[in-house]
Amino acid sequence: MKLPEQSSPLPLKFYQRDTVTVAKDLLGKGLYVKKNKSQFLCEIVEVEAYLGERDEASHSFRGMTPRNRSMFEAGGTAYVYLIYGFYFCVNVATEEKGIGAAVLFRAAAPLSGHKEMQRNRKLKEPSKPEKLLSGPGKLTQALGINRTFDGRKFDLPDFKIIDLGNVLSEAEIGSSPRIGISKAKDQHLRFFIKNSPWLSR
DNA sequence: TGAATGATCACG
DNA sequence: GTGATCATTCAT
Repeated sequence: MKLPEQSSPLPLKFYQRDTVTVAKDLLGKGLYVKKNKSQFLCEIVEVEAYLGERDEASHSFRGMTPRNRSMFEAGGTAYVYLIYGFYFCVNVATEEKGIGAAVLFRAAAPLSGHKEMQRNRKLKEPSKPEKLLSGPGKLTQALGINRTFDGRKFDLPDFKIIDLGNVLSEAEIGSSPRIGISKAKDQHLRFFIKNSPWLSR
């Protein structure tokens, strides 16, 4: 198999489609981050879709602000923000420029760089492997993703999403309301790989 | 269950 | 300027 650092990133066109479609298609894909000498690869297993200004649970609901401007960039742009003063969350903007839609990365399965991920987590006790990337804040912490990644495109040599060759059928994809969200509870916009041991919660 | 911790945004 | 809110996590 081709080394992840040599794999071509998914083209930005991939993200410039319907947000729910992109969210589901991201499951099973590889997120690759290279920082200094550290290389990380993980398989995305859980995401959430945030639909533009018609979605009352989305940061973009009230239009563009300084914080959420990356959401309105063209599909394929990273939107990173600080939550609760502690953790970062990473999204990829979807659809065309001007539409404030994005997909949040919530959980992933580590494929390489476990040791450095563990170190980045800064826990008292080492984390069980299943818990290493099992939440949006954990994922960014382990991979070293911070605000400097905001606005970056997802097709760079050291920051990209690649095809791992996984093919998921619709039956393997589960859905639920989004986590930590009080609004729009009736909409199932969280998507995940059923029975994956790597999910949040 | 609650504490930690800070940016953001709506309001005036 | 102020204050409520927040797409979370860990340890109690």
